[in-house]
Amino acid sequence: MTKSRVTVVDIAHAAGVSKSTVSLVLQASPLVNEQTRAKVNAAIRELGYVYNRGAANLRQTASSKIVGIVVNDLTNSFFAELAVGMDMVMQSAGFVQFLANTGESIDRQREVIASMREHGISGLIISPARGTEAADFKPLTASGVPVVVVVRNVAGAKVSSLLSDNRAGARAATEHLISLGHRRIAFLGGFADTAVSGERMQGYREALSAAGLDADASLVVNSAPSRAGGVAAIERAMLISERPTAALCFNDAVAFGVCDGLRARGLEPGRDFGVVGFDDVIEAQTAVPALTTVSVDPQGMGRRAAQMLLKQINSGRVEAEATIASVRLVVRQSCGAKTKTWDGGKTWDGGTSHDTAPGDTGSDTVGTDRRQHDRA
Amino acid sequence: MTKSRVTVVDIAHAAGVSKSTVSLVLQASPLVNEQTRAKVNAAIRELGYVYNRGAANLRQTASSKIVGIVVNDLTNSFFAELAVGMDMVMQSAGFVQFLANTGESIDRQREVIASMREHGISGLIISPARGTEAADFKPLTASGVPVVVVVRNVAGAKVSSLLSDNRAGARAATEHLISLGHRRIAFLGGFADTAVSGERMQGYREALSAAGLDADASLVVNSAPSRAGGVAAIERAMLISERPTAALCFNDAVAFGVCDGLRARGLEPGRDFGVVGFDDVIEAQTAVPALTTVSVDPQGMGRRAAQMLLKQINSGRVEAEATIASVRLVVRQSCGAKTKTWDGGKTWDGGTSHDTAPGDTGSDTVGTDRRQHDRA
DNA sequence: CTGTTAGCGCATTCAG
DNA sequence: CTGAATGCGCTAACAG
Repeated sequence: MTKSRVTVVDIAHAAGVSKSTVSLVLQASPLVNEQTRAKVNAAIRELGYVYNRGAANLRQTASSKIVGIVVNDLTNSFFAELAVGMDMVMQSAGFVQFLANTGESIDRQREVIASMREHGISGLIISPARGTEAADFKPLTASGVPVVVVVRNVAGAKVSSLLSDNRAGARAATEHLISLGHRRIAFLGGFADTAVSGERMQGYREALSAAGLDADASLVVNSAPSRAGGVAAIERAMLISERPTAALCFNDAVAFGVCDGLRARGLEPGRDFGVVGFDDVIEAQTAVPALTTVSVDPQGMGRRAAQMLLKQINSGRVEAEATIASVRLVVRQSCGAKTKTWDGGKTWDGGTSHDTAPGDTGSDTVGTDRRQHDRA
Repeated sequence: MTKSRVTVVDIAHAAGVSKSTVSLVLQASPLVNEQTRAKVNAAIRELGYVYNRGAANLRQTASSKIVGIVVNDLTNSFFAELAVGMDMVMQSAGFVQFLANTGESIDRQREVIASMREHGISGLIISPARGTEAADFKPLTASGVPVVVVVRNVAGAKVSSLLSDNRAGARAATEHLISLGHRRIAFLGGFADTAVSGERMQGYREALSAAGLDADASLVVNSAPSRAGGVAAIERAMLISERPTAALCFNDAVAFGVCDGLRARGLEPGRDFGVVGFDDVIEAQTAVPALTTVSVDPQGMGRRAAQMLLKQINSGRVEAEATIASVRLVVRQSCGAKTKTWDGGKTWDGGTSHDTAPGDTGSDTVGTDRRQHDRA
């Protein structure tokens, strides 16, 4: 049953024309007679012809319409949302994407990048595994393949990057807790050795010192950026001699875990203990008034990254521009006191507009979109 | 800077041999002199040569080492886990995967399948969008491309499928709630028109009638299979004249929403109201004793589906075998009474072993793995 | 063991 | 408007 592939010559033969005529029909060229076109199309349908992009891409002028997407942890909803955002714009641009999950393994990452290269991707978006170095992208960029790095910065890499304003977000969130009267605010979850964690911690410390509070090191509790990690972190935090009354969580997974842990002790998050989570994917998943969050809008970020990449692919020019996306502080009623007002609905350039639920949710965009151009 | 691609002839020239010798080296053929091999490899490294799979696949005997993966909602953690499982085995088998998210859009699905076909995928795994018909796979299977359908069955399609035992799982879960003394048990979430929902509902009804309880239609509350949907569902369920005391939730997202809704009314899930969720991804994400769940182990299912596909690709024979994967009922302490014991750690064939947290969690495998062979 | 030759399916001149 | 010729990078026969 394995039919041998039907090719242009087959349908050319069936339609009684030559292969190049068929080729012209395939590209919707106006240079071909209407009748002929109809005959050719009929033959195509009849024989079940499928265009072979592999062959087409072989021609030197062709660009592959394939991009690579590499993600460090698809299990984390944040990155899944990110991938969905990318998928959206890639699909509408007629691209298809290789997606690979590295699970933080730098070896896997190297393998998949190599593999994608062999398959002729014309661009790459990557949320790099921990420990990724600038050299890892060198082969790509050297052969003119644009690369966009998202979420985590890679020092010294001459590639475009799209990061979120972690420092400003953490600072705003911490200030929010302070404004509610909290004085002992913990920072829970994440590992100290990552850049993202470092930036968020910095914003947290800035807010504390600006308010004249001293940053007690014991208030910082590292843990895995997962729900289980959040449980562990809040449990350790509750053992601190002078207990915190609120926490900034590295992650929304951590925030969920913290809520679990609080409830296990009979405390209601938001009412008895202030909780703010980062990396908001909750917003999209639930209408429940829950935690206050610092939303980086992963899906929007994905769309934006994809657009950055497409721009470079289409222009044929690879850039190395770092852009820092602003984040939004989304305050929900459960955190008690205050409701900030929504700033008017900022949307990503070219993206679809982002709905914000009206009513008891308000948000503030914090940080500014800024770009810094590096040149070789 | 856009260097023109370096090809086999270039390195053949540099190494002072012919292209076919280079080709032999690339395939690690033993037919080539050790010295020559070294020279060739040196030239490869030197000139930064990258293998061009597009060209290689052009040869008629070649198989592309590319598979397609189509998912209906990557935003749902269940499907993200599923994709991760597939990714694992595909990567280790040296395949790269096109991943596309359809978001339940059947048009998008058609587009991406067509696109993948043009790119020469040698197999497809798909969790079909609602409304997918057997005819949608016809072009693939007709050209000898194996297809594995997961999660949702597509009636009449001559493809392999891997489904979970929804009926048995729902029945076991319901029986569990009954054994805890519940008499009014609601079925919350999901849409009545989907096959998956229908199967789960059937199991639910079976358990009720086996226990001599009548299946009050008002106890079934449909809603979106999301967290927000769960909130809505429990709110409607609480308006029923004779209130339920427990619920079987279509989804774990729904289950989470139900918990949100219960807490909003001051009820603690598990203690004041029995909650069982389906589609367990929670297990992997948290160590918190939470709901009782019916776990279909999405990641393991993904691995298994990938193995099924690879088998067909490698054997060159496309099959149409339906296999129903058994599910596990995971009972956690918070559901109150009873703790069942773990059956010994069933693992998927060839998969890595699945850790089960010891301690306060027990589980039972329900349903049996069964296969039914369809032949054309 | 190594070199020669001939396509794979398609797009692109260049002539009719 | 259409047909014949050429090459993309690689592999598979077949000779040396």
